[in-house]
Amino acid sequence: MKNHQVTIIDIARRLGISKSTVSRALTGHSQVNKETRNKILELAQELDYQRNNMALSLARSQSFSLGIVIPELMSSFFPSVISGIQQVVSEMGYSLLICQSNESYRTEITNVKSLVAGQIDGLMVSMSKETSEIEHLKALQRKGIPLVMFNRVSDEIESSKVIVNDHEGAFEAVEHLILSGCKRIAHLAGPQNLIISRERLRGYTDALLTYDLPIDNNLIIEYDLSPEQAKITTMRLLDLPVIPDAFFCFNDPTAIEVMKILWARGIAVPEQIALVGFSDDAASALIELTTVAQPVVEMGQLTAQLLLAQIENPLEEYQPETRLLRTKLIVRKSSMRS
Amino acid sequence: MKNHQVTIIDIARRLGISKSTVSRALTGHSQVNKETRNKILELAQELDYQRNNMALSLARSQSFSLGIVIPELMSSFFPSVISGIQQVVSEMGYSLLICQSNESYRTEITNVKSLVAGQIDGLMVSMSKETSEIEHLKALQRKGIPLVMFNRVSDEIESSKVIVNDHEGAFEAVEHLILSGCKRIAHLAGPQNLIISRERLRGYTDALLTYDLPIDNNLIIEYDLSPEQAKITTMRLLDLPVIPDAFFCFNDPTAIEVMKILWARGIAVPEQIALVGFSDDAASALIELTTVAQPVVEMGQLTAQLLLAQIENPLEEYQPETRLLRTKLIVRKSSMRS
DNA sequence: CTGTTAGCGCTTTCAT
DNA sequence: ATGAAAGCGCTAACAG
Repeated sequence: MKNHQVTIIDIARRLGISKSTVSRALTGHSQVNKETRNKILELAQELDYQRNNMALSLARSQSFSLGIVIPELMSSFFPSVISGIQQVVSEMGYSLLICQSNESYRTEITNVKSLVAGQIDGLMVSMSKETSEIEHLKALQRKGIPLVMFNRVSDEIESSKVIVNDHEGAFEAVEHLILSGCKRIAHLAGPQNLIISRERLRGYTDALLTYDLPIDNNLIIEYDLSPEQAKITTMRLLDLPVIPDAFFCFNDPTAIEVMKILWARGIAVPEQIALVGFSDDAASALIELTTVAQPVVEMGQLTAQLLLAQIENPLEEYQPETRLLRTKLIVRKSSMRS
Repeated sequence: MKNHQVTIIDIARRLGISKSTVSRALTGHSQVNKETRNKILELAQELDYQRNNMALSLARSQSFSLGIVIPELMSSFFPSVISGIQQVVSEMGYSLLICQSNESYRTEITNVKSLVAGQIDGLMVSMSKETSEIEHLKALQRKGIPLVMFNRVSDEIESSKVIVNDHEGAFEAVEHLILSGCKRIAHLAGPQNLIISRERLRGYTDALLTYDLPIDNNLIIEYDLSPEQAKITTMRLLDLPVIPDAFFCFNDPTAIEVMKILWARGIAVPEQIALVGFSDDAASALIELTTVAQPVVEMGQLTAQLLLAQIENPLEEYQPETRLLRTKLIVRKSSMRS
């Protein structure tokens, strides 16, 4: 008559059988007599039995929870990726521990540590803008914890990765600007420790090269993704002897900062300066910003799938694989020079 | 020589003492000989001992994880609240399981169930727009799981709650419009099953009454928070014989939808129609939307604190308390009529 | 097909 | 101050 949760022992006693049988019936082990199985299932239902996951975890030394470390939750990019992840993860009976690094390397390390302490079965990460050392991720792998990187990945580690074709996306964006008649296209480049930043830069330069446009290093500025730096950098570009006629920005939040400054200065977009961002954040449609859309939900799903595959498949030597998704240019007013 | 995690047994054996003592030393039970304690702590350090939380959980029947159910992650409101929650929660050694109801009552119920199955020690919830029955939350409490509601709360349940003074916030917003010269102020009201919607509506009507303005029911339309309905509702208001000269919207996403339509129709904001939202979403500053800001991070912190207080204090009869935070009107261009 | 027996790693009385 | 022992609830060989 305890008020306690009902356990398999309770239902075993009531039925005069052993708890092993109950366990087997409840977990669907085929080798159980149909009748007893039914009796067990019925009683379980009747008693509103709920299996105790902590016990399960301990017994199997599996926590059934996964971790994810992302830079931030403020733009719509990561929330969308997370939606995709949640879908597949919860379907498989896992839960998700979400940590924000707030773009800080230190915090990222702390996050990973606390997730490991929390006994996660696997981790998904998109690196902070400051991250270049990835010892903390290697340590993770040494402990045998499966890892999948996505979006912002490192090439100094062997793990599955899910990324988009940043080079192609950037190329198409810049190509579009060129075909719209832009000749002096500036690029606000992301931190060059991130592959994603380098690839987008490479897409930019390749597009210029392809169309025989000069690569002017004054027009390429790497910055740290902070709104303050975005502002300073933009000012610098606007104060150039010959002003750029287009900005291709590392991401949408950056493009939005640029847009604000152009508005403030009364510079017409796209007539005087055309503008293109990257990622198609929720706010971008609002201000008619041309951007390179990424298949965010799909990216999340894929990331989760790769991680789960690795978790449920530790026996055979797991082969890390890299999935490359395609981007899609979304042309809006900010680059429509008719 | 196992490759296994090092356990308290390992370190007990090495030191020739019992695991109980080790456990006590490691958890900081005062009654342990200083010398042995130090030896234990040192060895633990040396061996890089990490306590197994699953075992801890099982032994104490506490999972040290908390759940949160929110309508969505897309606007910046909930991410900010979550940041506040994360701070205090992780500091206390708990982890956070985040679920989105996607504004669906069914999903909300599913979320709660799966969190309960996940053995959470407590739950924080902001209801979906569809929720009016809260049997699922009462069931939670019957199971003895502490609950704190925030933002969108219900008055049909006894629990701690963290809300802002929606009435005051709405009143000030509408008062501001009135003082700016608006006379026909429309209100796009939220679903009236939510207290938050009713309070904002009440703030609106009270402001009108205070300034001797008529309350015109044609200007008050309840809608379901979907972009489609926002559009339809706005159209209806714009097709009125006498057009409104201001819109006070239930929240910022709504105001943004309205703004888009006004832009499309070539209606000048704020000259022809002034616009005010609620919550100060990230996108609002961008489009110069006047809005009522909420102390989001603080709301998160408070919510987490109340929950933890209840969890760590189950002995004495816990008294639910409601915290009322203050809003702040942020005037931007969308309502600046000279 | 089913029961028995060991754990999983830690906490917690109860003795000593 | 420390040890012995009994769980927490479930899984998983190993016998029958």
